[in-house]
Amino acid sequence: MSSTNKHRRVRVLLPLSIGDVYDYRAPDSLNIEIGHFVTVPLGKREVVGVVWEEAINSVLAEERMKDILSVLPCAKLPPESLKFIDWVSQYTMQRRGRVLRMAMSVPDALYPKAPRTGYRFTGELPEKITAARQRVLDVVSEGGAQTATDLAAIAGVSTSVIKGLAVKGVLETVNLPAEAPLQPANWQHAAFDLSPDQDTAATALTSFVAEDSYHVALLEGVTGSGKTEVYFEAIAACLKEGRQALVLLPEIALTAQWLARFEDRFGARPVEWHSDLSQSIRRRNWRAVIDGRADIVVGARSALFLPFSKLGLIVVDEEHESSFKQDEGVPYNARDMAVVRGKIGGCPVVLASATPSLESLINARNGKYEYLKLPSRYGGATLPNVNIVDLKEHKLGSQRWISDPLREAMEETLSMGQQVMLFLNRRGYAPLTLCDTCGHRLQCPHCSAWLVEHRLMKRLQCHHCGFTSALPKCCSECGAEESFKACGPGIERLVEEAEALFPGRRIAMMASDTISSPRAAAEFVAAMERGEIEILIGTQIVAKGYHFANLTLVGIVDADLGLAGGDLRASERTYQLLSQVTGRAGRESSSGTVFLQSYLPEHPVIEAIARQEGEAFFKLEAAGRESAGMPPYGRLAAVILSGTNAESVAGFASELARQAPMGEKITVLGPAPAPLSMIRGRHRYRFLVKCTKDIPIQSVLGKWLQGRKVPNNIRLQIDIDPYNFM
DNA sequence: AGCACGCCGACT
DNA sequence: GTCGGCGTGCTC
Repeated sequence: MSSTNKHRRVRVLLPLSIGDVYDYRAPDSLNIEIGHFVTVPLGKREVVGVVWEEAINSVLAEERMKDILSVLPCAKLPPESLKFIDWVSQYTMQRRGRVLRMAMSVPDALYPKAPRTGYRFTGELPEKITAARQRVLDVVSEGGAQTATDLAAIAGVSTSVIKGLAVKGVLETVNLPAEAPLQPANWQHAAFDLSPDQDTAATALTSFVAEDSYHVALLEGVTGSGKTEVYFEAIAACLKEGRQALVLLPEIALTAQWLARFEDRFGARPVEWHSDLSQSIRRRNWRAVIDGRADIVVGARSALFLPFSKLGLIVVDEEHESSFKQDEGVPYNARDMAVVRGKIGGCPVVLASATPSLESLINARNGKYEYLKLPSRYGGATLPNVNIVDLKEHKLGSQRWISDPLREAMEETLSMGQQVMLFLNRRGYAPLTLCDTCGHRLQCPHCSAWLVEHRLMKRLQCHHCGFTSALPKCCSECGAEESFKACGPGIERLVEEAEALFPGRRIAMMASDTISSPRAAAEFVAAMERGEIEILIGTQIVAKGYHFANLTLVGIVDADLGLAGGDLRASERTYQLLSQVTGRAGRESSSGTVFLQSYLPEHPVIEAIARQEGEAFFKLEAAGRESAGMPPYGRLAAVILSGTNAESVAGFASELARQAPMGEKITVLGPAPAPLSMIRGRHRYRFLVKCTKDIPIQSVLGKWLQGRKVPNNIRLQIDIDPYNFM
């Protein structure tokens, strides 16, 4: 600090995609501290930011400096959060403001809560009862007071109906408590009985929690081995210590089944964090986290950026799931960043999976992570028998996708009153539609991808940009009418085939786009449990985490589907997915059977699934990655250029290529048009940068791209540790 | 990110 | 004449 009597200056980070921190004067009257949420003038606007650090050696001229306007009435962003944001920003090479934005996703939460008025039934009935009024009465007659917005949403009416009823004296206004109280979880509520294996693993985890220091443990256990119960004990230990616990789940795995199990153990619901929370719940939960009132948070990857002040444990369940990698906005991998967050917070991290990622397995085996393995199925159920159907031998009929052996097995299973699941990881009716007269293929106008026919919705759909259109009557190229022909199977088409083969059987279809909400998913699961579905046909959504006691046969319609394409993790992902699907068969007492249809029965992935022996596959995959210098043995980053003008993107790409870094330890592949060379009307070129583990890839990219002017009609995106190679 | 400034085309 | 399209540049 200089000796002259200057005002204190601090650096404020704004949740905007601008350069970096800005210096502001901190008036003495405001008692400003690092981490405070403050309002500052920015140009003609007033924006909210976070006091990031003291502005030592501030060089900005006094007359350009502005004063911080106010400190918001909210707890400070904890120092761990500041460190974490800095780290993520550096690692992902994204501006700090953009990373901060992820931690400030509920701007309203920073302001005092506006007093809420609730509406309550007075007992008096209105003179006229309309249908809308009746729905409101149904809701209010059994519930307590609620806000007009909530009430209107539940009753399916507009708020004017509520206000109208209030004027007529049917509803009265009351003051609602400022914040709906959270139910605290109770670590002693109802501990599960653990098997000796579970108990050993749980003891290891609870001791890490008690030590309150950074550790990473890989908790591996086949489907049904009881991983969840094991990490619940670690959460219980964390609660006992008075610290906060965070469980990250892939969005799709946060099911009613999971929540019910949680409630059984802890006697309360956890604080949830995911994309379809209402604004008010979001606000409440964010506030509960920063105030330290939220003890256990369960959420999707974005929950990692919540402002925990006393985090004592992070669990990443289904850690192998590639959906932990965010591709848009700030590209980050929540599983990897969870480990970083654990290190910064000095707390243990548990990575759980039935089929761990290669990265985690290698870290566990070389001792970097603690390796906890649950060997057997819980409750004595046996692993299913896996039969490979070699499709070169058992030829499929034309426009048929269910082979004879699979059909026979289905008949047998159904006749015994048991359930069947067919798995095909392809939504819609058919992946490709073409004109039978001229061969023209229906393509998305904005992407280099085929349009997928969704017969149920009577629409064509692009699975990359969401474009949809009606099915054209005639071919746009040759004009032929009624000439379109579907090529290949999607689950809708498989349903058609199953209906033809098994008339009268109750068949249901489940895909991410046919399940509108968690509630719809729960109803589906209940119908399955009640035996109202005999044949369940689904995409990967059915592979995850559901337990169906009477499901004894699983048919994998196209096991080779994920193996095509040059994706680094294609084999690994296919192994994990097929292994999960296989695990759906024969849970509890009866043993299950799997039929796996493949044209590549000798492929290592297919063999590993058939023998239920991952070890050989793991070794082969690891050796392949190592010799290619690929992750986790090397580092990888993608540089993606995109723009609406194809030539200018290509031109800039080749200009960049001329100055690409070179060296023994660095390889730059590209530029190549991305496999999906056009998405949403933008043409894309990709570079792939690979380097050895000992050099930080960020510095390689920095030297290459720093200070280089990107033409303003071109966007340059950096993706460190890419998972998506499209 | 958002907002102003600025320079071109088609409306009252 | 002006309204409004969105390229460009700046914010402590």
